[in-house]
Amino acid sequence: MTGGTTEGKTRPRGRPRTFDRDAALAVAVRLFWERGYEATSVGELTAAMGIRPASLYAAFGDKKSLFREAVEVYGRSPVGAFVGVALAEEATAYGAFARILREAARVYADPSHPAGCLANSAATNVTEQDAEIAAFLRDVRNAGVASFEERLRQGRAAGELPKDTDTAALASYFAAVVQGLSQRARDGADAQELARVAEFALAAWPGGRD
Amino acid sequence: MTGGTTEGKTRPRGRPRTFDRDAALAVAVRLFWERGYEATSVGELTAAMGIRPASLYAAFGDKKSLFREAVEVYGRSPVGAFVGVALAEEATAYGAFARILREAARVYADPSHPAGCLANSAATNVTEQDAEIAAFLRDVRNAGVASFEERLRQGRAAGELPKDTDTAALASYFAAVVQGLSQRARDGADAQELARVAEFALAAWPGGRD
DNA sequence: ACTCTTCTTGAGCGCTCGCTCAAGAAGAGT
DNA sequence: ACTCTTCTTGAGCGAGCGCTCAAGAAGAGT
Repeated sequence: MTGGTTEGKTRPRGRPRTFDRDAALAVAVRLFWERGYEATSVGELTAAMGIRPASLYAAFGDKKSLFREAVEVYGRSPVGAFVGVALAEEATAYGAFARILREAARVYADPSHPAGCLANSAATNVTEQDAEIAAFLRDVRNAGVASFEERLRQGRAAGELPKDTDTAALASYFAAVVQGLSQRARDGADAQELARVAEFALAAWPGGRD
Repeated sequence: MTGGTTEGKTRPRGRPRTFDRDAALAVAVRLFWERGYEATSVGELTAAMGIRPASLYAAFGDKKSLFREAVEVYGRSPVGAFVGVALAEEATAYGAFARILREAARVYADPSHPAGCLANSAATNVTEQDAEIAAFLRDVRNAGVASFEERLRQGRAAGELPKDTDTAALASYFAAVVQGLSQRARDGADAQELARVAEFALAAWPGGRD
């Protein structure tokens, strides 16, 4: 509410901003998360932020830059970061993916924010002129698949998976399940249903539960 | 190429249409499949169909009606109907879902048409004024989940699944996997990768492969 | 031949889109 | 007090959106 969080040191010269940039960005995250990039207009954004278009453009550049910042903020938030945290914190590969699926089930269906994952659903339908936005999120998703595979290869090297496990395909499988959980959440599935889906998905773990 | 396919009996009165309605509809299916509902403009549609806007509106009503017709056509095409066909034709529940996943892997990554499933990806991002279109496709998807569950309950009754199997959750699981396959295909995964994903997904079948 | 019906053509409607600009306001620096 | 810088305000730009209308064209019915 008070004071911008970007007060690194001294206040920059010129007239100070009259709105909270981070709060406005959080509003943008919400709207983009809910409807997606193109379906959220600058008019809706400025109305929800309580500012005029020129202020938005002065603070964020243009709509694409605002979206990219929104994706970054989302990725640093708990709901956007839980995958990376689980991959880093869990001792075993199975433990990591079990946690990812179970947390995805809970987080994607959490009614306190839009359903599903912003990175999965915010730029599915775009016109040609915003193809770079779609490509940006696709790269984010495919980077997630790559991080899955990296963790699975580590687990295989540690003897947690059969030596002949196709880690690339298994990573793609878990990515598909996570994206499917996001889609099901957006279609109305609740946390309980998704939690049970997660348990079915984990039953596919090669060589039985580790 | 020649002759409208809608020639039920006598030609209707008035000046005959100069373009092939079904061919134009097939073009619309392609565009909506590729980019989605709102990201495909009437201008792009008419340009690709080779007709003027007034002809499109005379033949199809409005953009929403055209989209709904396109979804119907897609649903009757092999790539849109394979799920229902597999559910009806396969003798066992496991056989049905194995076929569904394997065909989804092949069909969603088939480079001869847009990747993934139109029903999964064509109305993810819509403005408020097209909320009914998003709801329409969501209903289509959830009806698919219901048909999955119906088939699983049949299988459970036939002793193909443990008596305590949570068929609703298992149906949601397979739906999530199918939707995940669609998403992965749109992100560039090829048929070989998706086929391996399908095999991992099938390993989750309760009580082992039937 | 004439009418009736429907489609095609070309122009263009009202609206919203992302975005910008000139003028004024509010702080810091001197 | 004055300047310098930056933000806010209000108006509005050009472009594209979905869609429509009047006029003419092309067939069937009589």
